[in-house]
Amino acid sequence: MTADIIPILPAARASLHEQVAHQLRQMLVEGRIAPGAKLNERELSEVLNVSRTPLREAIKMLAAEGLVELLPNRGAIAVELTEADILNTFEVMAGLEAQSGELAAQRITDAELNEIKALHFEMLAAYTRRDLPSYYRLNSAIHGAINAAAKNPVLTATYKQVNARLQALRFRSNQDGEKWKNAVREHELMIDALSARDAQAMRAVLAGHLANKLDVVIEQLRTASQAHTSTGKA
Amino acid sequence: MTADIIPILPAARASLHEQVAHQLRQMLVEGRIAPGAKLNERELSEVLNVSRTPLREAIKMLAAEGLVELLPNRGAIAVELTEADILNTFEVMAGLEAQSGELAAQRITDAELNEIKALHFEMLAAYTRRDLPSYYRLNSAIHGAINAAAKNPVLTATYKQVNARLQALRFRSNQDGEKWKNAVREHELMIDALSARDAQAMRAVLAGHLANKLDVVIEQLRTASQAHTSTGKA
DNA sequence: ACCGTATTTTTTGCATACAAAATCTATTTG
DNA sequence: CAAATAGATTTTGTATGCAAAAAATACGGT
Repeated sequence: MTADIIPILPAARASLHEQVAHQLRQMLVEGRIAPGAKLNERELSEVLNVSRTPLREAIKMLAAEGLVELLPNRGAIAVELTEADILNTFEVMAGLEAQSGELAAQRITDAELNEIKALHFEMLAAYTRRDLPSYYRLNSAIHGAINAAAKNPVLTATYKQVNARLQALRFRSNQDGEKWKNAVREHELMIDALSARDAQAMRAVLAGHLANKLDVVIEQLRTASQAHTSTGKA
Repeated sequence: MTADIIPILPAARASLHEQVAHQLRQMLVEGRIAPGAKLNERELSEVLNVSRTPLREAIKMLAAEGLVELLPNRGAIAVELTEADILNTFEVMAGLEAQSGELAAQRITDAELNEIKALHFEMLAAYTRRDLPSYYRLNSAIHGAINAAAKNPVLTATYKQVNARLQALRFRSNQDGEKWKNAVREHELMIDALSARDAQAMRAVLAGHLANKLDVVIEQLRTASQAHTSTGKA
């Protein structure tokens, strides 16, 4: 009985560089390290209570993931996306989401579809209450579930990696009422397309969905930069 | 005149970990490090004439790129793709290529199109001579040019990263005569679609192209494993 | 007072040193 | 002789130390 042999935790807790990478990712995504900010090794190693060695290994990983940029002999900085970068990244995301949806429509099980429907209703509840945090969480869960239903781990991994770069600029703040309503409507179309196992419809809906998401982000970005210039803060 | 100020080379030659990462990538892609093989740090650091520190940093980057797998407390091994992995990876590649082609059809300039046509003729020459190395090189150049014409650096980077994992199993050996002929025919369809700026046609052609490429690889893989079992080598 | 240059300080990059984990080997025991 | 175990050896993981490059500061000249 292997169960008896395995003591309590074969857990093999993650090595330091893994932990550090995880923490840094969190800090970058949450904006605790601002875009463009320098990652000072001494400083970070003190904050995270590790030596510079595993810290540097973690930074190299984040660089390969596209979350930080390596400047030769000058360390690393948190990536700062230009508007063009954002546009290009969303374009790729749209392609990945569209494919994900297309495959999900072909491969989703009834149980998976059912769970997505349940999540959808929960999301409607959050929308009705204008509970933005819950809405975001459920929205993310739904997209994750669609991805899982596509049953392609490589696609999921690629999706996650590209998406991570956008997380940083996901202002948790207000999205426009009309756009929000529209997003909810698109989610309903998604459920329909999935239920009908209509791969082409799924592709179309998701591609459009991402395009609208881009609109929201670009709009926010422009008003944000407007605010900066008008207050003379930047 | 900045040209006078810049001495000779602002070259800033790559740091050691970058160089090492490059060399390791090469070794992995060329099969000099076999899939599944362990990356012994002492050994590699001696071969590459660097200490373990930059070597380990390079390995962490390759892990983030998906070229090696990190085993906690047991180092790293070259990724070994199962047949399912290959299938999933090709599926993603097909999506990326299809999108790349779709965008290229919308954005390609006459000059870029012309260069691709030229490369295509060179490729036809290589095909006619059954010069496989040249064929591969030109084929790769054409796909790279299409990618460039799509004018989305994020897409290009994502494409490259996913493609890198497949390079290792690109047996330089013979592809079946009929399949090869078919691939050439598909390339002609690509040129037509690009010339007509027909984005949907490009998407369809490239998706199909990749599907056939997958066929070739899977076939080779199966005959290869057949050879192994028959000779009792594995 | 301002610009350019020299000097100090900081920071990055790499190598080495040490600790812990895993692997290998040899020995012992059933 | 096989299996298990204890010890030795190798290998990975982390910390520290040192050199080179970059940044900051101070100085001098115009």
